[in-house]
This record gives sequence, C-alpha cells and structure tokens, in this order.
Amino acid sequence: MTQTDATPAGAPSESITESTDGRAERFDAQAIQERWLPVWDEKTPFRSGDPADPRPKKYVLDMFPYPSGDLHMGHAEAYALGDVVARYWVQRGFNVMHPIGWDAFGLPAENAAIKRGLDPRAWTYENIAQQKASMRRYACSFDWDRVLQTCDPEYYKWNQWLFNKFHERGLAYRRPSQVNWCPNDQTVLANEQVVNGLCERCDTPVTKKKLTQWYFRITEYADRLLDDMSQLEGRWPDKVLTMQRNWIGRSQGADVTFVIEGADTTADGGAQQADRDVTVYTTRPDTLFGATFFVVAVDSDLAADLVAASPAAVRAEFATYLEKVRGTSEIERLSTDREKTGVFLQRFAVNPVNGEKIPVYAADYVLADYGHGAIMAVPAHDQRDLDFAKAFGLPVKVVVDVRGEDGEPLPDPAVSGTATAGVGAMVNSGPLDGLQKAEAISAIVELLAGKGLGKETTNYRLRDWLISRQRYWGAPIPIVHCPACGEVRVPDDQLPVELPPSEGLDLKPKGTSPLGGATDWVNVDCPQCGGPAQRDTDTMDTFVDSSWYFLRFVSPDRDDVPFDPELVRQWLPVEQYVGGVTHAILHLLYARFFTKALHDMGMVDFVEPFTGLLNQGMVLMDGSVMSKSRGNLVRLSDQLADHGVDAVRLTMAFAGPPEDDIDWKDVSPAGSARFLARAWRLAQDVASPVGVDVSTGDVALRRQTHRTVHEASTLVEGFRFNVVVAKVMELVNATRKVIDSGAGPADPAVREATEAVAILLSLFAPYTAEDMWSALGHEPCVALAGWPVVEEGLLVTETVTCVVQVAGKVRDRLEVSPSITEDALRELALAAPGVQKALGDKGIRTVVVRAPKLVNVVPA
RNA sequence: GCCCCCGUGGCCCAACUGGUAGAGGCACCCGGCUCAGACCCGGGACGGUGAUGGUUCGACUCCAUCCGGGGGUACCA
Repeated sequence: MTQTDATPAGAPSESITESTDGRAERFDAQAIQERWLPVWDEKTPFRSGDPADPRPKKYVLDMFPYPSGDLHMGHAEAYALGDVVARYWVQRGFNVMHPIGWDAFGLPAENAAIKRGLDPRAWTYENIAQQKASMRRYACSFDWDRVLQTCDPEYYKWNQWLFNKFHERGLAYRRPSQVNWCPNDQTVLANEQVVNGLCERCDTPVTKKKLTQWYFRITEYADRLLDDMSQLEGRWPDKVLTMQRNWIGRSQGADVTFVIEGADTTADGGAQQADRDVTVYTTRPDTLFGATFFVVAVDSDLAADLVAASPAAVRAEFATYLEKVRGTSEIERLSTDREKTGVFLQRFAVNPVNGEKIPVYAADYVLADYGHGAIMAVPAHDQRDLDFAKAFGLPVKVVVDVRGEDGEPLPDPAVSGTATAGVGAMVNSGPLDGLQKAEAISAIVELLAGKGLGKETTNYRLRDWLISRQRYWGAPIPIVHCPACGEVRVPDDQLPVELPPSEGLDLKPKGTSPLGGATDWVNVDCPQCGGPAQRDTDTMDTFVDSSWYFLRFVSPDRDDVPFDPELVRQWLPVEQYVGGVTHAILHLLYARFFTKALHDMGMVDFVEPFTGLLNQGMVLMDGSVMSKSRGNLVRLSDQLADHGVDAVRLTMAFAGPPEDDIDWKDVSPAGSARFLARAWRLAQDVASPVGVDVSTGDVALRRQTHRTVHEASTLVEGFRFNVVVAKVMELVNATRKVIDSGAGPADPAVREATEAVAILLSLFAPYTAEDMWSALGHEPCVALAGWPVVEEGLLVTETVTCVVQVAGKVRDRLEVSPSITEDALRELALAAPGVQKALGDKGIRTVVVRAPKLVNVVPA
C-alpha cells in the first residue's frame, strides 16, 4: 500500500550508515528512542504544577481523544502539531500547561461491550492505558501529573454537580418535543449531532420521535455566542467562526398576528372553535399585502388543533399526510428539490392589514420548531411559497416592484416560476406603496404595533441542546422523580450518582435506558420527602463531559470543587487549542456556552474558553479517508516501526500548512528520517568545545543561524511549521558545507549552528534533538535549553543584491550596501552595463528606485 | 442554489503581502563511493504561476469574468 511495504521486516530503513569519512556511527532512531525515554521520565521536563515556578504561564491544549483502540495517524498529526506549539513556548521560557485526558464515556465502549460481552469500563480503561503508553513513546510533551478520564466517578461527580447548578438556574429543563432519533443507536440526538440527516456517529438516517427529554437552554446565550465571536476574530479560523454564525442563524424580522376564523364541524364529528389569534414570524413584513395563503407545520400542535375543527374528510386526509411525513426520513425531508405537498384545512386566516381571507394549509415545508411553526406565504417574493402556490393553484400577488440590472421589471413570478426576492418599491400595498424595503418594514411594523398585532423580533436557527441519552455508558442525570415532589435534584453532598455495574444489565439498545433495568439503583427515597421515588435513567450526552474538561485540568485531583478558582484565574483561558475541524460546531459551541454560563454563575471571570484555535487537517491515503473497508489504512505503529517516532512527527509538520489535509502518499517519512540523520551527523562532527567563543566563527554561517532562529519564531507563532522545517534543512545544509568544504568542524560557528539546529528540532523531533544535544556535550533536557538568543547585528547583511530592471525585466544585478541612498543607487544602476545594453539609444522616462533591493528603469 | 477557500516544475509545497518565480522535500537523470546493490556524497534537468482581460514603472500577489478542485450550508419563512 505504501512505501512501507517495500521495507522488509527486520531491516529498519532509518538505520543509515555513515561511510564517507570512515566513521562507524550511524543514526539509529529506535536506539535513540530507547536511550532517552527513561531519562525524560526521570527529568519530567513538562511538569507545570510547581507553585513556586517563576516562569509566566501559558495553557496549550490538544483536544482530548476518545479511547477507541490505539492511536492512529490522525492522532499522530494532531499531537505532533500541538507539541510543536507547546514545546516552542517552553523553549521561550514559559511554564506551559499541556495536559491530556480521555473523553471516555460514549457509545463505542458500550457497543464493543454488547458485541463482545465485555465490561465497558474494562474496555475503556484498557484502551486508555494503551493510548497513554503510545503517547509516551510518541514523546508527547504532556504533563502526566494532570490526567483525567471523564468516566471516572471523581470526574462525572462534577458533571452532575454542574447539571444541578444549571437546573437551579433554569438552564437545564425537561420538555416533550419532536426529537431526532437514531434507530441504530436507539437514542436521541442533539441537532448538532445530525449531519445531513444522518447520525453524526454511525451515519444512520435519523427519524423523529416525540419524547420528553432533558435540554440545556443554550438558546438563551445565542446573542452572546454570536457577538462574543468578535473577540476570536483572527485567532480562530474564519471558517469555524462562519460555521458557528450560520449555525446560530440569527435573523431579524417581525411577528405578525393573524386571526384564524372559527369553525364548527360538530355535525361532522369535528370540533367547534371560535376565532383565534395565530402569530407568524417573517423576515419580510413589508410583503404582508402579498400574503395569499397561510401555512402551518403539519407536525405542530397548532396544526393538530386547527384540523380538529375541519371537516371529516380533511381530518382523514390530514392524518394520512401526517403519518406519511412522520415516516419520511430526515434525509429525504432535507432534499429541497422535492415537490411541495400539503393539505388544505378548509380554515381561513384574516390578513391583519387588509382583512383578506386566505386559506390555511398544513405542509411539511414549514418547520414546527422554528419561529411559531406557521407562516404567511408570499409566493411572489419567496421561492418556497411560490412552489407551493403553483402546486396548489393559489394566487400570486406582486407587492414589490423588483427591477433587473437593466432597470426593467423582472418577469411576473406567476408566469416565470421564479420568485423575486430582491428589493424595490412597494406596490399593491395600500399605505406602503412607493416605499423601499427598509421604510416599508418600519412603516408596517409601526402600523401593526399600534393595533397590538405585530412587533419586531429576532429569531435563531439554534435550538436548545438535547442532552439526555438512552444509553448506559455516560454520566447519570442526577434527578429523582418523586410522585409527590416532582423533579428533585440529588443533593450535592450525595454526588456522584454512580453508574450501577453493567453486570446483569441488558445493554442492548432498545429505546429506553439500560439503567431502567437496575431496579435496586432506580428505586430510591426521594431526597426531599423521603417517600418512594425513582432515579432518572437517562445519561448525559458525552459532549457535556467535554464542555468543561479544560477547567478541570488545573486541579484534576480536587474532590471538593470542580476546579480550583484561583488556579483557573492563573491559567485560563486556554491560549492555544489544537484539534480537528470536525468539532467546529459541536464541541466548540457547547464549550463556549458552558463557559458563559459558568461566568454568569461567578465561577470563571472570562467568557471565551479558547482564545486561540488551530485546526489541523486530516491524514488521508490516496486521496481519501483511511479505512479498513477501503483498504487504504496506514497503521501508525507500522510507520513508527519503519521510520521512527521523530521521522513521523517531522513528516506531519513538514507536509504542508497544518490546516491542509496530508495525503500520506505525497509525503516521505523516509526522507524525513534521512534529513534527521544528516542533522544528527552534524552533532557528531562538531569539533569545538562547549562554550567556545562563537564570535570568531564563520560569519556567513553565523548570519544564517541567527536569521533562521529569528524567522523560526515568527513562523512557529504563525503555525508555518512546514516553512520552519525547510529553514532548518537549509541551515543543516549550510552547516554541512562549512564542515566539508569551508572552515571545517572546529569552527565555532559550526557549533553555534548545530546547537541551534538541535533546539529548533526539539520542537519536531525530540529524540534526535536530545541525542544531538548530548553529542554536543550538554546535559539533558534539550527541551529546556531555551530559545537561542538572536544577535540583532547578525540579521543585517553587509551587502544586498540589487536587481536592476529595464521595463520590468531583470537586466543586471548590483552588490550594494543595505543603507545605500536612492540617489547613489540610481547612479549605479544607470551606469550598469546590462542597463546600457538593454536601453540602447532609447531615452529614459522614469526610474523607480526601491533602495536597496530594486531599480526599474522605464524607457521612453 | 447560496457562501467561503484554493489552483506555482512530474508530485507535496515556498516566495519579505505589489519588487530577482524557487527556499525545502519527494521522484527522476548523471557522476563519485561499492565486487554489486542499498545508503551516503556531489552535480543536473524541468515550469513562467488554471484562462482571458484590466490596474501598475512592475502582478503568483490587486480587480473583473470564466474554467477546474475542495469545503460549508441548504425548505429557518
């Protein structure tokens, strides 16, 4: 499948023999790994918890993994890149908190348990142990004193505690609603967890179900989630900010109240209803005069209500239609080009501005849970309404005179079939006639408000976050249902509500929580009245666990508070968060919401949890996502065995911009290993002593060293890791040249350059760097060596090459002083032979001088 | 359909944000080392920046249109 297949087992390709100068040393990646790992275990260079540590603090965080099996190539990329950032700031003299933990609750453990009859707990902890060992070998710069697993009762106790806090404040509540249901996982899903109508986890088409579920009131924070994004501008990828904005989907509009006329079908077995007010939401109240019909969502309570007073035939038709819609999968429902369907309820709504009676339809293109689940339909100016009007032969009334680019009126939507959504002067709209959109909107809102029939409003696409799950492996919701007291929180001092052992429970998904089967666990005394009561049997969405874990890292062992407030003040917010773009909405939105809620409770003093965000791309093979079924799986363990940890890490950093996907077939871990061997040999060759006076060394090499270190800072801080690596390669090449054909291995500049290489490489290839550092005569750890100090004087060169162009084409080059004046440079340039030749006998129009790098002579 | 990003040697990618198109790597070719191969060392070839037009003394970089690729979103009224 890859170049790895070409390497026979037992013949590691990273063993590169040095033969040109007769030395026997060779670069042996595996041996170096074995040598330094125990040393680091002892020296623990990345401990961050010493209260006496004088270094300034910085929090760098990698998204914590889900423990399903061992680490894979995706982890390897993420942790390689996160490590560059963390290790860089350590070299810059910061006390970096770089913790790791496990997002350890969730369905994979449970599914594995069901499939293979294992205990989800045991399965999870085994995987964690394996991943932890792999991370250690991968030389991740984690602070191993700060580790957490969300499935530990010590952790989820605080999950429950936070749930209680939310519940106290009305941010956690239970209500019945149409919810997303995954038939495969047999549990409900939050809106964010439905991707294109499919379950985010298992790609099963999601259906709807009416259930009473627990929600977090995230919608209360919609405005702040939106507005606070301005603080993240420039420090988060634009893409993520855009996705969150779209997801929250704020829109400005108006509520308009229509009257639905009463009806009496008691003779027909139906109901009798008086006139009633029904409010709709619209972003185009200006088009109110163009409303020719009215639509309610077929699956809304309103529709059910209205149809009750419809004739029997309509009621029957409605019931059939509703059933059909319910059976339609979300994925079908999402396809926009399907025909509009609906049922005329034989009820009528009265337009509040002109008293027109318009027919009321129930249809599935109106959503029950957005706005008021009902709309006024303006077919002339809304494509969806027009499609419906055409399907049902309803009138189309133009109320906006929309002109094309040529100033001509656009064709009549009734004829063209295309609604005119643009702006223009109002027509057929009584008092609004002649007004432009904005004026018309304020006029109509004012008019309606005067009669109490309308007002400006804001709507959001964002829905409350459904957090209950009907599965076993999660944090139990700490609520007791008491026949006398209702919903009662389990008192904080009785937390955690521990999960009952899985033994004896039927974990198979069956639509209700397996916890219901743990009778001893379910039946409890009501904490309030002491009477018999029952525990809530649902568990929390695992995204709850990950919405605050970054806070827990400051004090993972505290058992009296979820996190130490003083330490949070010192360390938070996370300065650099690193992870995949798959969480652009889900996790990042939830974590932002939690942070704001905790802020309002006075528990944290900031409102955004992650001030910087880096999204790494994916690792692909042959242009597609790796998977067993595709047969293009590249195993991390194979790569590490074949090329060594450092070569794999370096390859991840060197492959290209971090946010781009890496196609493993386009990169060369073998090439990385080759480069590391070249760098490593420099350290073997250095012949000057530690601490040698470098000022006498080869100036050209010294300049390059200092320039490289200088540029590397900016590049790392801008996540241009691939460019940094290229610069280090250049420096290695230049140093080799000086050793072989220049001043030789004893030149102090060679030592200076090689030490710089070791320190720069310590961000990418820690084992090689450590071994170089040792060969150079230093004690471990190179990770703490400190960033080389740049001598400003060496950043300026004594001459620069000035390009002399004639009519934009390069005709000559001059070596000039960087401080040359424009006039002097102009003189020199005009006298240059290349210029004279190119100019011939033509005159000169202008001379553009950009000292000291460029002169452009423009001929007449 | 709408919005965003990206097109640079055979491939992955640089280019001080308007100033010499090429830094680095992969692959390839030649030479050295070798009994030979691998490794290593030295050297080399390759494109004018997706297309067209515009702005400019000067465009990979800015603008317009188009082509190609990727991503997001999609009955949200």
